Amino acid sequence: MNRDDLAVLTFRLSRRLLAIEQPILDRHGVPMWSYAVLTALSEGPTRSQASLATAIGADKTRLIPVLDDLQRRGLISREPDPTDRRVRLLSLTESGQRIHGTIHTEIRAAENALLSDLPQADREAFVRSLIRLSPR
Amino acid sequence: MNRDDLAVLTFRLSRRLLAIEQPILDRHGVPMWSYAVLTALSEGPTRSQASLATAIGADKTRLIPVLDDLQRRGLISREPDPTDRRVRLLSLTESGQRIHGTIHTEIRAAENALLSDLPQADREAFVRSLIRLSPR
DNA sequence: TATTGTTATACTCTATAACTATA
DNA sequence: TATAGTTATAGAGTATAACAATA
Repeated sequence: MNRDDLAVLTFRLSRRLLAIEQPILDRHGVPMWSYAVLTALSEGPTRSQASLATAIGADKTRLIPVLDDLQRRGLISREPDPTDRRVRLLSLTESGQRIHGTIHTEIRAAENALLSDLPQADREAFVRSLIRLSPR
Repeated sequence: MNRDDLAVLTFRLSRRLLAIEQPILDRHGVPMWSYAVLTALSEGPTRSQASLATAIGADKTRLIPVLDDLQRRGLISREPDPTDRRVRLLSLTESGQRIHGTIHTEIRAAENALLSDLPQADREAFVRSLIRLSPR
């Protein structure tokens, strides 16, 4: 079969998904990296900003303004660890949990709409394979 | 099932594929955008640089240095259209065809190695779905 | 006047290195 | 002295706007 390279196809889909999500994020005033942080913290609190940075594949320096903004808006809690005051303990506030849940639900709905183009068997195989091919 | 967003998974795979291809491209001294141009032209000559740019999802201005380099290395032909001298006719030289073929073969081999992690049925469904979900 | 290609410039994103505070 | 976080700066990549040639 004469198809494009996998990298091209994947890159194209990646851009398409981003374009689908952007309006949702815009509507909630949450930039993509902020959403990535909310998602990471929704799985549990994090000790140290550096570990959060590597967890979401970002640089620790470019996380700072993101965390500043989330904190200013009351979406995360960010306090020095009493046992080692160099470290910041990060977690979602109630408000942060709520906004993450809302956005996440909307994004999933949009993604499912996209996937509904596929026959069910392919859809399942696609998601399963994607998970397998994209380890952290 | 509790999985990451599709956008995250796709982005992760995209980066992984890029990391796999980079050493191959480096070995041949061909940057990614140059390879994109070679690939586009391997499907046939192009009339006008602007149409080539949109075809590969690039900006026409950032194509210029790419084309300059490919031309200097004798991999593409780039001549004014005699019927409209504003337009440049672009095509691969023999040398350009050869290097594209070599790189393309190596990249496909690397991609197939990656896909071989998957059971055959999933592999086929994955590629089929990816093509369907990433229209130009 | 409109269009193709080119150049120059500005802007965004990201990474590097230096600095502060805690240990 | 070493580490977490922060700030300042520089670099790459990209897009915007002005320009030259041709129609």
